[in-house]
Amino acid sequence: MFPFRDQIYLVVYICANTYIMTSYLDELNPAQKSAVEAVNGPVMVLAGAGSGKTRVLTYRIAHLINLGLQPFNILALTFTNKAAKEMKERIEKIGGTETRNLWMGTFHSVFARILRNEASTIGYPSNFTIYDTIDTKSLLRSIVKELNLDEKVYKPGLVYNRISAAKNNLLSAAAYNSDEKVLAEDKVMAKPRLGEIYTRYESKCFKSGAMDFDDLLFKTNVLFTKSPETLSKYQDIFRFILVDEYQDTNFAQYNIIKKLSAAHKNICVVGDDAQSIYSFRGADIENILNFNKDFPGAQTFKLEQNYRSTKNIVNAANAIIDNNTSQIKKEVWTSNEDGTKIKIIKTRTDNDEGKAVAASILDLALQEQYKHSDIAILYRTNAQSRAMEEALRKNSIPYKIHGGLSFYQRKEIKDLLSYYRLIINPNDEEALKRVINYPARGIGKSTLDKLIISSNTNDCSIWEVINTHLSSCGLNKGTSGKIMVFANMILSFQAELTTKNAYDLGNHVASHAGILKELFVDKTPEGVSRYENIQELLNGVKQFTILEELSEGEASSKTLDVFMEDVALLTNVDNETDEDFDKVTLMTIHSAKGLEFPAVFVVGLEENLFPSQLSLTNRTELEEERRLFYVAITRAEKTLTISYAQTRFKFGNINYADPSRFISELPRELIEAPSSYNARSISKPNNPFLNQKKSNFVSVNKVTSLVSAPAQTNSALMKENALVEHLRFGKGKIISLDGIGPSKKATIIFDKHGTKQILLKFAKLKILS
DNA sequence: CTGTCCTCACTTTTT
DNA sequence: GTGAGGACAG
Repeated sequence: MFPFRDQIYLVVYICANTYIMTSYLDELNPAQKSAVEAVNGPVMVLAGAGSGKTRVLTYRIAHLINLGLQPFNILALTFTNKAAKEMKERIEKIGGTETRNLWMGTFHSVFARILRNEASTIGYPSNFTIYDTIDTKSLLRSIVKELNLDEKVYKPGLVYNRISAAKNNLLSAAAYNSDEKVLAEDKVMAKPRLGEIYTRYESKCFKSGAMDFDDLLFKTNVLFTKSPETLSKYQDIFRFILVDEYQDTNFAQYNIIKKLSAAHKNICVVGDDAQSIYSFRGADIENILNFNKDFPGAQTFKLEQNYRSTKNIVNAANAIIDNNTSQIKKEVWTSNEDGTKIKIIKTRTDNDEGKAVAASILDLALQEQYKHSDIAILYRTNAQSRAMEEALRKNSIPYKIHGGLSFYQRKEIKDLLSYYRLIINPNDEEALKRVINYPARGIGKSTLDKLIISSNTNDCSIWEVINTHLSSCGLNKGTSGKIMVFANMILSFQAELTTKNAYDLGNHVASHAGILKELFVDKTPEGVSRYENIQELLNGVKQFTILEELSEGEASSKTLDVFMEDVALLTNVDNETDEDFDKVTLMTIHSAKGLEFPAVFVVGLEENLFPSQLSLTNRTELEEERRLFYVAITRAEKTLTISYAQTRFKFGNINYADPSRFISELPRELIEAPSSYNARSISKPNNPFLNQKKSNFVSVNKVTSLVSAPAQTNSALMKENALVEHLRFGKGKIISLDGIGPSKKATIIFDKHGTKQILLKFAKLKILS
C-alpha cells in the first residue's frame, strides 16, 4: 500500500496521468524499471558504471511526484553540486516536473540549510559563517602558536585531518579527550596535545559563530540527537529519501540518513562499491556492503548493463577491477560494439606527454570528427594539468579546467568576501584577522596579538574586545583610534545590510573599504588579474541580485547575507558559463566521477603517481587507487587513451618513473600495439591530412617561441661587467653571475638602487653593452 | 608598522 | 616552480 494520506486523490491522479506514466517508464530497462517502481521501504540499487544510475534516481523522483507526492517531501542527497544540478535538469526534462521545492543538493548544502533554520537549538546564530579549508587551517595555525607548540610537529594540515576524521566519526572534542584509545594513538604519533588543540579549535569556532565543512554534518547529528522534536519534524518532511553515491558516505552521513529515514523507512540508496574513491575523507565502503543489515527488509536491484562504453572499454574495466579482493560481484556487460582498442602512449618527459596528447586530440578532431567538448583529459593530481595546458595552448586547442584553486579561494576574493562575512557575522574571527589591516591601515601584528590575548582572557570574540574591552588592551591612543575607525566602518556597512540590495552594498564595500583602489593601482599582470577577479565577483553578486529580483519581487531576499549563505560551499564548477561550450575538459579523476565523454585520455600512469606513492603501503589503499583507475576508464564512451612519461618534473627536479602497474593489468588483446611518442620526429606519415595538420602544429610552436623569446632575458648574453637596464631599477653593471639553468642569478650594482641579486629567469633585463 | 627578500613546504583526491 | 609565512631593515 502506498503510504500517502490522501488515497483517493492519489488514485484519481494516477488515472489522469496514465499516459505520461507509461511513456516515461517505457524508457527504462526491466532492472531500472523495477528499481524505480519499488517505491516503499529501503531500496539499494547497485549500479555498475554507465548502467543508468542517475537515470534511475531521476526517474524515481519524477515517478514519486507523479504518484502525487509533494516535491518538498522528497530529500535527494548528492556529493557534488554538479551532480545535484544535473539531476534537477534531468527531472525537469522528464515531465516538466516542478523541482523547485525538492530538497535536493549536496549533503553539505542541505544540512547547512537545516542548521540555519534550527541554529538556535544548538546555540549557534542562524547566520553562522562556514569556514572553508583555508580558514580552518589558518585558525589551527594560530591555535598551535598560542599554545606554544612546534608548528613542524603540529602542521595545520595534519591537525586538520585528525580533527576532521574525529568529526566524521562523530567524536566531539570532549569525547576525543576521554577516549583512551584515541589519546594513545596521539601519544604514539608523538603528538599528545592534539586533543587540546581540538578543544580550543571547537570553542574558537563556537565563539566565532563558525562551522567548518565537517561541522555541517557533525552538528546536524548533534542537533538531531539533542532535539528529538527537531528530528521528528524533519522525519515528517522527508518522507522519501534518496542518496546518490552511497558508497562514498562516511559515518556522520550514514548516521544522519539512518536517523532521518527511521520513521518512514523510505530510503533509496544508489551506488557502486567499485567506484568508492573517497575513503581519505572518511567514506566507509562498509556502509554499502552492510546496507541489507542496517535497513532490514531492504530490496536490492542490480544494474549491470552498461550503455555508455564499447565492449573493449567495459572488458578492460572489468579486468582491472577483478584484481581487487573486496567487492560485491557484478557482471557488467554491454551490447555496444567492440569499438577501437585502447591506445597507450609512452613519452620521454611530462611535457612530451602533453604534446602527444595535444597531437592525438588534433587527430581525433580531424579523423573522428569529435568536438572538443567530447574530449576529456583526466589526471591523478591537479599539478599535472600544467604540462597539458601548455601543450593545448600552443596548439590553439580550447580547454577548460575544473578544480584546482577555486575562484572563491583566491586571496583577493577571500579578502572581499571576508568583509561581507564580517558585516553579517562580526564575530567571525578569521574574516576579521584577514581584513582588519587590509588594505593597510596601521593595525599591525603586535596590535592584533594584544586583541587576541584580550579575547582569550575575556573569553569573547575579537569584535567584542574592540567594542567593550579596547581600553584595557594596553594600546596607545593612535592605534585605538585606528581600530575604532575600522570598527565604525564595519558598523556603517552593517546598517545598510537590510536597506541596500546585495549588489549595491557589495559594491559599496569594495570601494569604501579601499580594496578596489588598492588593486587598481597595482599594474603588474597579477594585480590586473586580481582586479578583474574582483570585478567578476561583483558581477556575480549583481547577477544574483537581478535574478532574485525577477523571481521573488520582494525586497527581503536579495540582500548580501542571502548571497553569502552558501558561497563557502560553491566551487568553480558552479560558475561555469556558456562560453565554456566546445572545449576540452581537464580535471582530476575524482571530479570526473559521474561524467562521461566520447574520448578520454587518462594521463600520468606511473608508479608513485598513479597509484599514488602514499597508497603503496597498504592493500586497501592500493585497491582504492585501482577503483580510481576503474572510474577513470569507465568515463570513456568510444575511445580511451592512456599515457605515461618516463621522467617527470616534481618540485623543480627531474624524477624517473616506471610505468604504472595498472597498465600491465589491462588485457593484451584490448590494447593497440604500444606506440611511443617523440616530440621531434612525428610518426605515421601516411595520412596527408595529418601531415598538414602536424606541419601546422610545428609552425605554431615556432611562432609562439619567437614571440615569447624577447620577453625573457637572454641569459647567454649575460656576462660579468656587462651594462644592463632593469625595468624597475634602471641602469646597472653585472659584477658576478652564479647558479645554473633556471636558478641562474646575477649580482648587479645599479646606479640608483645599489647592489641587488636578480634571478635572470624573471628579470626583464635589457643589455646595453 | 611596512615593505622586501628569503625560505620552505607543497602534491593526492573534495565539500 | 610557486605561494605563503617569517626575518629583517628602514
